[in-house]
Amino acid sequence: MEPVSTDDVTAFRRFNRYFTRRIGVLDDHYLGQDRPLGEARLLFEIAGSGSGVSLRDLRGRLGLDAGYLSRMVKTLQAQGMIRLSVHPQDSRLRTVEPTAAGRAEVEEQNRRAGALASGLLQGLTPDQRRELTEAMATAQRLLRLAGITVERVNGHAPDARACLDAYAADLDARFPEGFDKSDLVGAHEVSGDAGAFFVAYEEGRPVGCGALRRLEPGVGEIKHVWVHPEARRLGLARRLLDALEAEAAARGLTVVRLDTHAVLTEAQAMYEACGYTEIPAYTDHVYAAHWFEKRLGAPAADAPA
Amino acid sequence: MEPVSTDDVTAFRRFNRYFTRRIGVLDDHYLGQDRPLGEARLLFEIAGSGSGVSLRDLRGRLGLDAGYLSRMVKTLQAQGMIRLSVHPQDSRLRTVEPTAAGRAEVEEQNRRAGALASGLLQGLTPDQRRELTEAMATAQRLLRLAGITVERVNGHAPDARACLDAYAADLDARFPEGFDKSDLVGAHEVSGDAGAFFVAYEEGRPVGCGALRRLEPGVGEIKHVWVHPEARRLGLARRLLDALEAEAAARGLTVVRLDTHAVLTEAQAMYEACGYTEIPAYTDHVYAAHWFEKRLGAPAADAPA
DNA sequence: GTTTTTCTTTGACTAAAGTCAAAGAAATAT
DNA sequence: ATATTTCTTTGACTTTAGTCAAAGAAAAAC
Repeated sequence: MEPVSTDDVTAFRRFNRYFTRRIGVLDDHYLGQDRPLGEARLLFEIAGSGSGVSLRDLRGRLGLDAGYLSRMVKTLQAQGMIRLSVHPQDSRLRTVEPTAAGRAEVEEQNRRAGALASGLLQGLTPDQRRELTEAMATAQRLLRLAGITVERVNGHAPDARACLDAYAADLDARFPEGFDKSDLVGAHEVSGDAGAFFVAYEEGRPVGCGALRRLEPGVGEIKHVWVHPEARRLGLARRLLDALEAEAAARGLTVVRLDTHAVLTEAQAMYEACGYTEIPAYTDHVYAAHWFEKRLGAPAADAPA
Repeated sequence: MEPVSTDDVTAFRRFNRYFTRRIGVLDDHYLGQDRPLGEARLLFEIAGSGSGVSLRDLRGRLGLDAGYLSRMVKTLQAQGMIRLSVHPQDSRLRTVEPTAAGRAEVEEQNRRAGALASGLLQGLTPDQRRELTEAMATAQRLLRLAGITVERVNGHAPDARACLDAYAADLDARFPEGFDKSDLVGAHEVSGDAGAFFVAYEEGRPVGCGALRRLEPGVGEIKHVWVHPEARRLGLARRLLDALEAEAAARGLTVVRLDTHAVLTEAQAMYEACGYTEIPAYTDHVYAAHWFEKRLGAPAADAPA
């Protein structure tokens, strides 16, 4: 929506250039050592992904040509760094896992890279290190957030159902009384005129969702706002909420409501921070302990004057 | 001195990995386009350094083999991207400069990279963009600072004299009455028993200096603390001051003094922040308007309890 | 006024990185 | 049951990246 200022772009690019030149290159250089970079990266990826990855996965992750990968795998195997086996489910696939020697080499690489980083940080006082760590965490958080897209999908879509399953499992673990999957909205309730379903994607993987459903004329209900554990604390829930509210406004709804469970205190705080106010119960939903409402259309309080 | 915590190293490396994977790779990939990466980088470097660089400079900056560089230059020239000429002063050297076509190509690359960055930042609100820009600026500042080393050099060393020359030119421009180079300390005053001279290096280039000189028994004087304009606001002056104070303490001095000019208000603020207190004039130096002193040996006030 | 050093070019390489297509084996779709 | 698709391997390449040494020309050192 808002145009990006040239200053922001310039600052971003300047950091980009500086960082890759100063740090990125160094890391890559040390990663290699006695081994072609491609092989080193491959071994690192294999050792990094627990026990057993399929060649197909590796191909996707590293974006390699099938033939090229096959050959590199062969040389790593010949050197005793990895073990190859046929995939138990699908015998077209090969599964590859690191041997003890392979793991040891990656460990050694990590040790070296750590020493390098340590040497660099040595030049800073503990306070400055803390400042650097914080700045990097902030930058990483915002870069991740910038890369996440929120898309409207059909309620029947596999990604939508996968998110809802994860959401249900999450709640089942957090609610003292558990959570029953049958309480999820049906796919038809969030499709077409009845409602909408949004999925957040990070690098192709679904990492969050949210549903909107028509409650009564002019009033919508927001349900199942969920963020993958690994994508939390990025500000993604707000993005989902924004998307749902925009959708509601586009449908001519003037009010959105929602309910939450007593244990979800962070969620309650977020709703309040986003302009929701607590209202009396509008459902007798078993899990609901708090009910919120927000009037749409009015510009947000923090809009520029 | 202080050991680096594993947490800091881990956070650093995590950011490192994330950033190079997410951003660095992208940028490199787009930089290339229809041209080998090496050539693209070379053209970028040539176009970026105003009009006319010697091959020798390029070789140093990009760390390339002479033969390899020569060949790449030849192909770029054949494509009409650059122009080669003999260096006016030294006819062993070749000077290379971009043609209009070369400049246009680099412009186009920049436009593309800018569009990429812009597209990425689009996913953030203006507030978040500002936050990201600030975090990156902080990270870059600290990374630069971490890479700068402060080394003791002989007062006669070329780097020392180069810094003092730049310092004198700097003061000459800032003092209303100008500054005369003959007021610099002599090399012998900051060598051996008489004193010490420190130079700060960033990637091999001197970017700051500071001198210590014996004033009277037990008392030292700090002089000529200077930081290159492009290395300011990093906290480097404090690092230099620390080094000078440590050297003074190691020599058994208990007090260090210094004087400053009336116009150098930031310097005065820094000295105060570093534990210096204003004292009566101890010299009748023409440029001096404020005199400071610090007692050494006592732990700093901000030391952990 | 030599000798030595510096700088570039050229030839002759090597290793790494990557591409493309054919082919065989296994799973899926029809 | 047959056709189609998916996945890996292999052979046969090409391009990039990079190294090393020899040689010629000019500058700097002695």
